[in-house]
Amino acid sequence: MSEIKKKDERIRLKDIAVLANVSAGTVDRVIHNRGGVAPESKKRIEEILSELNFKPNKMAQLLATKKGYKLVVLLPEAVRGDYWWDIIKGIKRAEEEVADYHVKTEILRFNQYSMESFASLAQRLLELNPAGVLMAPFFRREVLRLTKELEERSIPFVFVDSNVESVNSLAYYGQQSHQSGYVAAKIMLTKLEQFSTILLVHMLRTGSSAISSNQTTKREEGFLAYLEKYSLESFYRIIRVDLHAEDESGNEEKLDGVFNQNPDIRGIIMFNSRIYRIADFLEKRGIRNIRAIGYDLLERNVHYLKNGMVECLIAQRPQLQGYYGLTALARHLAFKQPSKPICYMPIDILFKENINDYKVYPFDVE
Amino acid sequence: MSEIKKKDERIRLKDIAVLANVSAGTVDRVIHNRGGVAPESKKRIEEILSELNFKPNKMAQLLATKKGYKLVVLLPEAVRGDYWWDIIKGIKRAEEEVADYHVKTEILRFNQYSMESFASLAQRLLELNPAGVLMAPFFRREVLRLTKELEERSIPFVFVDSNVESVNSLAYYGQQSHQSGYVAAKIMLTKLEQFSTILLVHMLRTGSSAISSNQTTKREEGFLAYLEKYSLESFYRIIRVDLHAEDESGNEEKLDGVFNQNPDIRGIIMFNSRIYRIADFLEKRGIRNIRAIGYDLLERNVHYLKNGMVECLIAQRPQLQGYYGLTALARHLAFKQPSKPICYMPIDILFKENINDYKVYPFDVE
DNA sequence: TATAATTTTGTGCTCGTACACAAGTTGCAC
DNA sequence: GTGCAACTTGTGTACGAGCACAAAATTATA
Repeated sequence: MSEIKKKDERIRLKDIAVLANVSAGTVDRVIHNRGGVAPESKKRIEEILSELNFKPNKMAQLLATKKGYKLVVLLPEAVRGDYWWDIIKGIKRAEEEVADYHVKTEILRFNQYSMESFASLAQRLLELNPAGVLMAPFFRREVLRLTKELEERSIPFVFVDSNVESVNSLAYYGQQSHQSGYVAAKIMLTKLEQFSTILLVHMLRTGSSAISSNQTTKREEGFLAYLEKYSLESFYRIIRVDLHAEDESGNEEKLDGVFNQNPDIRGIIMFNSRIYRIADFLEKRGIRNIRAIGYDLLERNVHYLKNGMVECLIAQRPQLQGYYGLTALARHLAFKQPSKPICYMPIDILFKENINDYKVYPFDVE
Repeated sequence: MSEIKKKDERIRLKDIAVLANVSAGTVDRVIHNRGGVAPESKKRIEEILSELNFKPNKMAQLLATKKGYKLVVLLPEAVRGDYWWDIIKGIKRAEEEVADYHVKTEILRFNQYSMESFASLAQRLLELNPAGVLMAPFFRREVLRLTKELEERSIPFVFVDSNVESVNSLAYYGQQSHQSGYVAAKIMLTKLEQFSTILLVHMLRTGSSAISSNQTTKREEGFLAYLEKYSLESFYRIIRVDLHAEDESGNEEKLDGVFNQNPDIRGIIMFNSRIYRIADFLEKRGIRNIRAIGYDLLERNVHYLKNGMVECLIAQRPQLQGYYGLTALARHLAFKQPSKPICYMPIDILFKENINDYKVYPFDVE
């Protein structure tokens, strides 16, 4: 004679078992997708589970569970305040939360401009024989090689930042690059006097020009798509300039040249996170009648947003990518819980006026 | 023959017991200062305890302990899709998470236009003798009376939505109303042709005109502050109209009148969440050359944002207010963890172009 | 139809702590 | 020496879920 839960007590696994006319063991098997349950039992139990919105008692879970998982994260090297730094921030946060589930994390950082670096860390990763992998997929060929091996070993993996669709990842958490370019265009153009010139700034790396990032390309496409959509191409003149990441003085010269030849530039946009470089330049030259738009809340970008040199920054919550990427893995491993395969981040629009208390919860509080 | 902990395993109460040559029960008595232990045993145990720096396993503690906390939430009545609804969504989410800590929640909903309603529920709240309180402080006098009593009983309380600074609350999670009005103005004015008219729409309740909400007042102040800051007062004509929440046809008449007398209206803003009412009207009349800006992501507002009748919506993550408010209380009670006393929500700017994957994590995913 | 193979389900112990209750010890009065 | 109270200590079960293993039910095979 087992009693079902008393009034307003929390539902336990045992209660589910009683209601479904099975034992606790069976319910547990269903919850963890551990197999060996008759289809009809499974269905019945699942119905009750979802109907009662059963949430296992975390304390009991943690106390009872013994096995641990080692996850490995493969990301570009990060420096304080940049985009990857924020992703790692999210990962750290997730780490704290899943530490209770005996999940441990190791982060490998590669040089994002060196394929060799990526490849050798991929090798190292495999040697660590992780239970799951979180990675930013750079260098397509290497990524394919790595994921092939992971699939063979049945090691689940998650992508952040950008996606590789042809591969069977557990999940992808990332940006909507095209759409964010579209948003940037909207902001740029509602602001701009007609028949002026807009400068698109590209930033190349010597020796790796091939890898003009997927993200930035898509953002630019989105930007242009907006112009086309609203048939604005004839009202604005779009020009481009290619800068080189390593060549500061060369860049200045180039920009000087561009500005001399195009005195009617009123808007500047960069599709990567380096708009602060442009702001540096503008500030140096004392140019203040130009609206600059950029991406990502690097500290230096935020600085220029606050002081007005940059008009608008667009951000896509990198912290969440790391956070949700890691928790997705942990949930998959520890609880066999499914994840949404693709999850896009919101596109945040930041002006001087709303940057101040901008925080990405729960990463920037407490 | 009991074995003491294996290598690098965490020390358990039981290990202490073995080392002190007593049973677990006795150690437990010492730890909880529950008395009935021989002085020398006590001393010996305490020494071992501090020497090994014993920390009881939180999980096991929470699992074993029976005592729980009852929290009471005092909020205005909410209807699906409105602002308070989202706050409650966050509270529900937090509720699930803290249920493991034996924290229970009861929500009391008052009529936000009736002081009597607030007062009587405040009374009811006190009768429930909660361990902590989360509330939206309406009706200053009543709030002060309530919080005074709570302070006397040492019951911690948290404010959401708006703050009452003169009172010693555990924390406040809420909006930056003034600043969000400022942001609204920025968006309105960068968009607008000069020397046109901007219509500020107020929505009154019959019988409660006195309580024009604190939030909306501050938003309007922020809006006007922006104009002043950039000396734009002379470039735009600001007019106002007062509508009545209950009088739909009367409102239409009024609006018709306003539009007839002011054919140069190019911008409309409402400082509460009812901009959809204006959008209803504009759509009905087929007026499409006006930029409307409003607050909060009510379903109906989002609808009009997507179809272009509303240009921009400003949101302040009400879910987070509820979520963090409740977890702050729970953490304070169950773990004695401190909270930041004041925590402002980010001001989110939503256009048609970035509304689509806008989600407030972790409320809208999984 | 009996028996083996397989699928499905139930049982019981575990995790580390709390706490009620039982049991043991001591001292003192008679 | 017995009885009894006060003090001290030990024991057992509960908490809720995980998981290995036992047991039962079903299906396949001879």
